Amino acid sequence: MDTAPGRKQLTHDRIVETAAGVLRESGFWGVGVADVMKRAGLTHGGFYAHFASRDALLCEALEHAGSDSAARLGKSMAQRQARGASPLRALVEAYLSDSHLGAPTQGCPVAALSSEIPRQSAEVAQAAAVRIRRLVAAVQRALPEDAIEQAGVVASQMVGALQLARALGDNAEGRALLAATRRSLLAQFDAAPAR
Amino acid sequence: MDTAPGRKQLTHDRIVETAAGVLRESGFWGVGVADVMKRAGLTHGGFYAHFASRDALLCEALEHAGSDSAARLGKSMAQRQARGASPLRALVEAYLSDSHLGAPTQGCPVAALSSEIPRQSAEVAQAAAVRIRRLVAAVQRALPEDAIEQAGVVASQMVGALQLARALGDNAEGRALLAATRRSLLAQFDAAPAR
DNA sequence: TGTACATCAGTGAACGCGCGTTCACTGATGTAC
DNA sequence: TGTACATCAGTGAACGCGCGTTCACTGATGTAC
Repeated sequence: MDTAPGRKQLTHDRIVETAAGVLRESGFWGVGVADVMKRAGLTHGGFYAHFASRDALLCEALEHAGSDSAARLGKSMAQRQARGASPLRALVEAYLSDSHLGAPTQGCPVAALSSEIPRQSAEVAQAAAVRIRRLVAAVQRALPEDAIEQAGVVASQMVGALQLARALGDNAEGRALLAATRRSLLAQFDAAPAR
Repeated sequence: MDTAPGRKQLTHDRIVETAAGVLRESGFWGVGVADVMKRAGLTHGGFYAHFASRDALLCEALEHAGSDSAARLGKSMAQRQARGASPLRALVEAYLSDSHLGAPTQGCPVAALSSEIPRQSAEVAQAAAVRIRRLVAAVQRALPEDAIEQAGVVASQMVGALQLARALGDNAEGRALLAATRRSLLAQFDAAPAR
């Protein structure tokens, strides 16, 4: 037990990773069994040897997308903190960055998907709710102690701004909304508004 | 010219109204030509006598949903202002109300759809961008004069909160997020925090 | 070390179904005389 | 006022297509002796 992953597990992981990208790029309805298998270099027939159903794939893809995005965000935050930014500033500047705006495929699945969540099966909606709670927890860790009860509000502000910016297009209009949101959050919650 | 609507126009309006409800309930992918026609009491064959394509219907449905929602919001705000609420308080309490949380079909299409917008055709995405700008304009009208440049930020805060609350479910968790967001927005922008 | 065989990951054809769109048509409405 | 005809909103069958899912199979891997 607990040994190196076998060939099947490696294939499984590759399918999930592929699906996690397609999911954020194209939404829940954009994830097709045949399409994902093809992108993973397989034929669609083998799918049900790996997953009980398409919904089961969506759940695993959500988890993978969430931890992938959290890892990238953490890296980006660490770099900013190393340059002297507060945890909150690091979070706000990383999450509401122009590069996150332009790269939904590698970004936060909550921002990429949230308006579709209530329309998914209970199974998938629950997996998505877990990702939302994780995002709120990450915000909580970055907020000053006297503001941690505002984590849900700050998370929804960031998600809403990124979504509307994407809906308006990856252009000046969208980027201006992100910039204004960064300023607003830092003015509200950043202890030391440097620069 | 400019006379009472004929029979065809009435049918057209009925299809659009039906689609506007289905759109907010089930998302862009949930709007099926045959399904909408059936709900409107027609057969699907007649569809293309009314619309050039499914996308054309989506555009008209977005417009209708937007003005329908704006009218309801305006009514709800007027009632609250009549009871002494400031314009901003009226907006925040109406938009982030539990009844808006539970009734997406009659609510704001931006909140119901925003994460799906970047995946729509250019035609549909543009119609959606118009609805977003209208929402921002409505927020602008409700904000104190010294804060109108924050309208986009406030709009995305409201949209994000409503969406995450819906994604978490129409339960205590979701309602708590709405309540916290109302408090935060009023604390930030309401000149006279009454009650 | 070499052969025989069981395991099992992945293949590809097939299923029933619903989609957006087209089109020849019906039957009611309304105008012409 | 009454008949003949043109207009046109809506019908319903049909199209090609892609979906999620199933299943009999192939062929490579790895164990038994």
